[in-house]
Amino acid sequence: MSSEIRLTPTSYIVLGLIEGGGEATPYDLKQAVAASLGDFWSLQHAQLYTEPERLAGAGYLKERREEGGRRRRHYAITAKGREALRDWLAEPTEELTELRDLALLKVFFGADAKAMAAAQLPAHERQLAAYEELRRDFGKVMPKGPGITLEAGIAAERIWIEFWSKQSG
Amino acid sequence: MSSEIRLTPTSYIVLGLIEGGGEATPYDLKQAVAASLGDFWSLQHAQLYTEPERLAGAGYLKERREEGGRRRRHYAITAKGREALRDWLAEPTEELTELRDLALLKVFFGADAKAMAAAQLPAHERQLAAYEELRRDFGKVMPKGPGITLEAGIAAERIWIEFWSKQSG
DNA sequence: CCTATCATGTAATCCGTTACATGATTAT
DNA sequence: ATAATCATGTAACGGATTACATGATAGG
Repeated sequence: MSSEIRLTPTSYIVLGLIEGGGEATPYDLKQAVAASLGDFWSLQHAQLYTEPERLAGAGYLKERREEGGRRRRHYAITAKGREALRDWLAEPTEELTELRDLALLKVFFGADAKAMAAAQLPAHERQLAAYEELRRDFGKVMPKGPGITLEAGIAAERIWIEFWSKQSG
Repeated sequence: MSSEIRLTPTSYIVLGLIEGGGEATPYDLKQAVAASLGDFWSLQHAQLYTEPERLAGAGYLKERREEGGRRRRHYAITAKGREALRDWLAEPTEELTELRDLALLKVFFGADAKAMAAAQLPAHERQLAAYEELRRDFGKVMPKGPGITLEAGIAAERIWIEFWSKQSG
């Protein structure tokens, strides 16, 4: 039983959200993702059904299924899950972000940088505005981790705006 | 025949490299990736065997197999491939980079930002140094697209260094 | 000559995406 | 009531990673 599985970033996202918020259904997770890390690390909703199942199968979560009505699945973290999450969090990583940016890739292969900038600039400006609004509205009450991440997102968006501005000039 | 396939970024990387460099073997592609876009968009070498095959099956490349010896596969781009690449390059994208950064994800869930900074800073500094060396050595002879991409990489690394420096203070 | 490394390739697995589908709830 | 939207789930497919494996070449 409890076939061993590899834990991916998706796994830790699920573990982290459940550890933080307590028992959750896939839909709860979907909401949580949308409300928190969704802009910088997106997930398909189907993953939030299959991943908890996988984790439960391997003993990192335990599943409770509603008796009547919708028979929704509720997942809670186990000791094993908590431990895995803790270990992962304690391990600093040297891994760097890769710049997997479609627009950049196109420019690399010769796409017109000015045209690309025209499409990218407004998109990045919208994203920056969204982040800044988040900070204005919730900055004070935001937990530390998400707050730091938000600052990173803002810094990154500023760079992209500066970069694409240069290309469009 | 020529079953229709979906073209992914990987597909366009292969098409782009072959269009730029002429006929190539998977190993040539591997070398080309390592020498050019490898730091900002990495690929498994196995993909450079399966992806050209996929593309050839759908008519975007044509395969020529050596008769004797190693029977290596050589791929050349077809008119269909050229057209697909051209169309893709001509289409600006609004899609934003996602910040899929493991270190940030860990911080989001509460990892110690200072410890993470200690691991990330040197890694980013190495990467920045590598980019700057590239620019110093090849900046003058680099094609436009890669040159622009390199500037983006440098700008991004600077931001990350600044960001993680703040966290370690 | 032997060994290490480079070069080349295949197979299996699995995660992630896409597509499909239906049950509840709210609004009109 | 009906339509629309929200909520919940499953199935199938495919691309990407991992692991395995062997052929050439160069260095000692």
